[in-house]
Amino acid sequence: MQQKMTLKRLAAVLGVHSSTVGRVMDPQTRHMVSEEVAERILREAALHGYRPNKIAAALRTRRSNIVGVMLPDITNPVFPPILLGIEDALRKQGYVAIVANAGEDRAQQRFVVDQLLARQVDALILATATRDDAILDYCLASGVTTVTVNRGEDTRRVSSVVNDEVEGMRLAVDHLAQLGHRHIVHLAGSQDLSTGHLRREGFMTAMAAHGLQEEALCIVDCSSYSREAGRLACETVLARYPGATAILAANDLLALGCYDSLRAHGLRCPQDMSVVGHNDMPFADLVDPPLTTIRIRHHEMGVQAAQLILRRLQDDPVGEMEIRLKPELVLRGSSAAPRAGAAGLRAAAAA
Amino acid sequence: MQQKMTLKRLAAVLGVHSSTVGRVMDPQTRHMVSEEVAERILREAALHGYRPNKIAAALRTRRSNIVGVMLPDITNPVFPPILLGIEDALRKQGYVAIVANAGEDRAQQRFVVDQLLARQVDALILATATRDDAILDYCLASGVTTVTVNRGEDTRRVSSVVNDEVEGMRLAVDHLAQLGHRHIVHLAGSQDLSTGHLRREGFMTAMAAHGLQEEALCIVDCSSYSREAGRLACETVLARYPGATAILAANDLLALGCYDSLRAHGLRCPQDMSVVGHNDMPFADLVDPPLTTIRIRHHEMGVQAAQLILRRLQDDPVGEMEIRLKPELVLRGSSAAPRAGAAGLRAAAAA
DNA sequence: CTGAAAGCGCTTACAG
DNA sequence: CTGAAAGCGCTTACAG
Repeated sequence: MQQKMTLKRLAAVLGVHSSTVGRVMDPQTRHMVSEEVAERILREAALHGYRPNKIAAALRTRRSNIVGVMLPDITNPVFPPILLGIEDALRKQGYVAIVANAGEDRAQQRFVVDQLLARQVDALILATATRDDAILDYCLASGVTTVTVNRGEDTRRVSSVVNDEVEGMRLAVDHLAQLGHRHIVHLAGSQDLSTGHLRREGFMTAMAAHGLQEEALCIVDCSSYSREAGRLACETVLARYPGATAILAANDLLALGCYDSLRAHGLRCPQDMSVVGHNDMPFADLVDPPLTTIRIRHHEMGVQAAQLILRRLQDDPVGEMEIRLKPELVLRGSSAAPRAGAAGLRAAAAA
Repeated sequence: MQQKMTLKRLAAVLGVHSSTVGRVMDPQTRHMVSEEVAERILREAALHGYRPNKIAAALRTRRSNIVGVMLPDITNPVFPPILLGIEDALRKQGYVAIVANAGEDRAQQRFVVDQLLARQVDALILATATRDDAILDYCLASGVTTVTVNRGEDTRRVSSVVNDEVEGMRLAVDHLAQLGHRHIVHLAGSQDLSTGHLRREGFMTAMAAHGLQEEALCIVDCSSYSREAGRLACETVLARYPGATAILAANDLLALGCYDSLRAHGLRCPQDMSVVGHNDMPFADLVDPPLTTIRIRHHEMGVQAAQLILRRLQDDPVGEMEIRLKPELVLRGSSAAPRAGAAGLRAAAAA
């Protein structure tokens, strides 16, 4: 490997000034240089495999063209498509993403944000937001453009791109009610997250719309969006609500946990209990039975979040906004009409 | 937001020289400054929320502390845990990753590598390698430290961290042979990829070890690691190898495609056909039937790849090497002893 | 122990 | 159309 090629060295080789070379390297300013000279420079640059140093440019222009993305956990299957959407949109404008998995721990998240800011990211996309998020305050105080994705926060201080959670729950409740279910239990996610909170609200609203609110609303709170939490919650459902014929989980993993619990009790899905999930994560169609769920447009969420950021960075005066994408019901095998007396039989067995 | 704090401005506020402040900000050089002064500087820095500009430092030191990671597709479930492993290891040393999904297209990959190099990444981790990879030549020519992960390449010009594919196939064939299967068909992945190639080789070796190589080896090539390719390949198996009692797929998605095909033919797994996958991707235990497969330690692969890179960057003279992690057989419900005459019945039905 | 200065590789306002 | 120069915010060899 010979000496690293730079603007200055390239200029020396060609006998022109480095600023002339610089103008040619940027398509925006190329027209300032005579075609003849530009061509000569371009040819020589290609010959040496010259690649402008974007770090130097970033220092000079104070624009890194890097967007920081903070995720709780990339192995959660909702995030890869969001990330892909973000990247697709960023790349079109010459930006790249630095991705950081920060978990749900606040101290760790703060450390990660500090790292990203020290690296001079032009903007931040947070997939970690809670309804009342101290980290967000920290980001805002630092002055970076920030957008949340997947989850929103209550005070609406920043723009967010989210799923319409209330609509998703309406679709699910409508579906179950249409099948004839009257006694539906909701497995609720963390109430600190907009997703958990709004899905719970959406459940209550939709149940009321069907006149199913009279009986005390049946809701079991889950400690996390995990299969194990779903299994435990389903145990609670079976013990506490013997009349239940359907479970509407706030998340697919919770729904899959219900499968585990039902199987352990020798109960069949959907004959003995309908189960509906939320997210339509990959392979939700391959589990047994294939999971009826609410499809969320994660890729599009990423694209929208990145576009919001890019417009802001290009001084397009976009105000704060919440972009709410419409979800879709995906009918599969885990939901069916309640069997006459299914719940009753279960209750008898439990007694 | 007040004016951005810099070393120089901080120094001016304190009435010291900026180089003194600089020395204090770096724990490595802090000892060069008197404790009293250092403390005063640290206090003032904290007061202003001063955060050293790493882009400026990177330009000066010619070390960005950024590692570029090129993936074919983050939504393929093998990559998130690899990425998590990479990030975990990098973070411990103050590095971050720029992740780029480049697909399998060579031109696109080259574009992505150019982007990463222009951003002065200190090293590159490629999860996109093919057995004969032109992009790798390109990376080497540029002089960046490069390591491949998950996939290796034939010439061994760079270090790689991979799964022991031959061993994985041995485990799978041993398992099926022990169950009594004699007629096992392998669904092979792309022979341009080390994974596809070595699993095929491993299959042949393991079959020979069981004395099952006499009959022409039964292998169906698949165009990609996808569920649809698996479905098509299974159709071929059913048509071409009526005596087959087990399918050993080079990848879990291929195995799940077999499920689709078997179901369409009214065949049961494992009673009519055993199916074994490869990867143990998330939720492989939740499909119907739960998939017997080979577990690959993806997270560890990421950690090892990053550590190799970090040692190189710290001028530890690590030579080129191939790190091969041992896989593990995960027994689940998709494999069982062949039913006496199962294949024969199928053959009769097909006739 | 502290300061003064050079320079990493660009961009860009200012001259001519 | 081209050049000369300043400066982005650090690090570090050199003085004292």
